[in-house]
Amino acid sequence: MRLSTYFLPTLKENPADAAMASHRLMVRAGLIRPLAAGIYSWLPVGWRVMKKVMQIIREEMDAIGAQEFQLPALNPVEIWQETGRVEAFGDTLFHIKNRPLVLAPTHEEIFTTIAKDNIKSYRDLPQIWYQIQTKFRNEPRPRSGVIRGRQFFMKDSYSFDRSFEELDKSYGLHREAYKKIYTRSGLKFFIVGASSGAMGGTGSQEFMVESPDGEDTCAVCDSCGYAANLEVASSRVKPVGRLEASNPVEEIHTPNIKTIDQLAEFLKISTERLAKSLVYKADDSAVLVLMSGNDQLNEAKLTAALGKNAKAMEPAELAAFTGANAGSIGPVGLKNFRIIADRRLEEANELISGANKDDFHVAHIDFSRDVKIDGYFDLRTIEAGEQCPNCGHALRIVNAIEIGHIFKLGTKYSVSLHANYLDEAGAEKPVVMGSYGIGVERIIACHIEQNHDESGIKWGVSIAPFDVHLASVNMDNEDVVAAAEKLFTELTEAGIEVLYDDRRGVSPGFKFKDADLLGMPVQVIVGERNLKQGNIELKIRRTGERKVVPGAQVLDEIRNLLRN
RNA sequence: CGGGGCGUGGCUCAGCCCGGUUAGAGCGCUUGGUUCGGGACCAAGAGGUCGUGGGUUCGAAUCCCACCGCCCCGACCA
Repeated sequence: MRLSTYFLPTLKENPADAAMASHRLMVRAGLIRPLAAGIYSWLPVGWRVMKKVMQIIREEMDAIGAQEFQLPALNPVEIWQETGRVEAFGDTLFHIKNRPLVLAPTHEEIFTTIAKDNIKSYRDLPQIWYQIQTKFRNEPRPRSGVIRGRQFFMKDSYSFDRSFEELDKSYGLHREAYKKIYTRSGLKFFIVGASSGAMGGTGSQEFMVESPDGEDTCAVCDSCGYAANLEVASSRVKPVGRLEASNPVEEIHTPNIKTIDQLAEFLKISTERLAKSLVYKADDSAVLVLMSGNDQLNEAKLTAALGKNAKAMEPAELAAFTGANAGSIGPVGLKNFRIIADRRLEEANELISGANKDDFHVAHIDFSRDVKIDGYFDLRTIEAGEQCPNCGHALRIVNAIEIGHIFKLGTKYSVSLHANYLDEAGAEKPVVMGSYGIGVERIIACHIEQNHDESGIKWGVSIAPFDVHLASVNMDNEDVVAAAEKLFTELTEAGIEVLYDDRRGVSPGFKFKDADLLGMPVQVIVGERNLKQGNIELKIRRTGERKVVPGAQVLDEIRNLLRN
């Protein structure tokens, strides 16, 4: 490709509204242009990268026997109503104004409908279907460039199996395929156990790229490899347990005590035996959540425990429900609440909690004697430095960007959409499903996050828009032009993708800066200086290393560099 | 949706607080010339409803109100 005629607008200055390096560089290097919040146009050089990533995904999906579809982005809203996901997605789902249609944010419903209509027998199973489609989500707050957009490409695949055992197999195939996809895309990534959310399902894992700008938080053990999204991460924390003394409950006056720390200070005891009360609302029912001391409630865990989303109750509502303000709520004598507690508090005694009237607490509470707990769940948010649940090593907590999610769905969609098959015995059974997603843009953004410097992008060969950036230093020098043209032809004929900077009237420094910004793996610099000796200069973008080689060896040398 | 910031040629920004010639700079763009190994130089040019609407005023980029857009933090993120 000749740069003189290629549409590749580069920017010298950073765009004002880009915070992350990948975002800045994608705009500066002419990959994308913003159109509206969370909506981007892909320019030719960016689209080349996108197509390469998609090709890697296709090859690895095809390799596990997956079959590519292309499904509509416009979906009848009825299908989404059947699975209850119009409500589940809420405002995130885009609705078409003048037809009862929605813009699909994902495609479980449509694939399942096709399965329902066409998969009748155990002989039709298993199947793995996928597509690479534009998804639409009305994100409340798009951010980080293409990492969270309102329109984005997702590779989504779905497995259909006869049993949960076979689902495990399909799930495993995806897990291995994903590892290959990310590895081939040149990413350093890790896999974490993840939340299945309120939608059910029997297990899921996320593929993560560590980044300070990541929206997810994960616990990582550097010793045994344990890694989990904070939504599900656990650690070895001591249960609060039982003390020998078991006094009857007693109301104590605690004037103007609002926080756990104040209470601990006032009573001269550790925070651990203070059962902190948090009041939530799930649908229209009230839930009291008890945590030990300053343990932080993890709302994702709460959602998993309740099986539905819960919201912290507003102070006014709280007072109406309980007659006391936050800070004075407690489980003893509390009516009309479902009461659940964190595992650390299981069967504990000698606890102190709110008395449901301001300025009073109740002491000597025994959870197995004085309170009816509807269940103990792991509800606390773990903290950095706590012990790994597997090996006891100190856990690290890192931010990460989610680049893929694999999910054992089970029968949720097949049951609600009646996707059944007849087994060998003639019994009708729901198909067992899995769903698996990859954010295509995120692969590109993360690749840049992991491969850039002050000057620009440092593409890995596998997804670089071009293999070689060929720059003719001076287009007014006939020998230089002739040598560059010859190289352009030779390299192209050798099947190497070349971006050839043949622009006239552009100074050498300008060309070099552009080459570094654009970041092709190998730069080939044809200039008078080296050409006098019949030499060509090669620069490896990743390392900055320069080699001056005889013209006759250039092709071999480049081939060699691209192989590594 | 809550909190904060911003909106001025294509890009990055100054001017606004304290209203008053013709609204500026750098980069980019056009033309001519000189350059030619790390974002060259000289000269001459083109290009702006100062986000939109309303208000205050003799007079508004500047003050006031509303709205729209964009970014950041939070909430949210099957």
